Amino acid sequence: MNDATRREILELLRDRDLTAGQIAEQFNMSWPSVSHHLELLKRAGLVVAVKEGQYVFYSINTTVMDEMLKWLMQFTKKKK
Amino acid sequence: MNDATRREILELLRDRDLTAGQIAEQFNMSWPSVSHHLELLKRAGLVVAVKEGQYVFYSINTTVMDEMLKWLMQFTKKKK
DNA sequence: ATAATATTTAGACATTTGTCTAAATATCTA
DNA sequence: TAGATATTTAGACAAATGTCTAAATATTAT
Repeated sequence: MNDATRREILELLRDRDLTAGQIAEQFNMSWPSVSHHLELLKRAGLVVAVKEGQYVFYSINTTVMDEMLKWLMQFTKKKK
Repeated sequence: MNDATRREILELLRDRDLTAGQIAEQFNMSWPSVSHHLELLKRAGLVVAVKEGQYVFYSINTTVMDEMLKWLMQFTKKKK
């Protein structure tokens, strides 16, 4: 999530689930590179991949996002 | 912020500002390593360093934290 | 069974992290 | 000015990222 490409992927998935191809074509980058970013997001638990026929649909796992949000809130709550 | 050490540093700084040394002694790690993490946090705009005499005080920059929080909220708001 | 489509894996290579020890720099104190 | 204290810089090295091209795998359609 340090990475701009990965953040953008998450933004794309915010509205609707997408196939690997639909995601990849948004970027000016080779498909294997995008696939690699998807792999990292998957490993981090931020997205889920589901194979449907020859397509692979990706969607956001909000659970992990919510945890990050909760962690971050520690810092704003305590406005000091 | 991927890194556990850096997250822990931020948690330490949540309550009070600390010197580099006070931070470093919390970790089972060489001081230069901690210094390196502080450098990365500084570069990311997450902390601010202020030199006072021979000490360097570190504090959190909540601005960047707030931006991250705002970004993350995009995802929970739209509960789908 | 073969060809076409969708996606990932493999292998390469440069950059960034994460860690260390040793040395340098800056400040305070005697 | 010398010595002590606080912190960073330098240089090394392994692991993780970020990117590519070429090849492999899986699924669908002919």
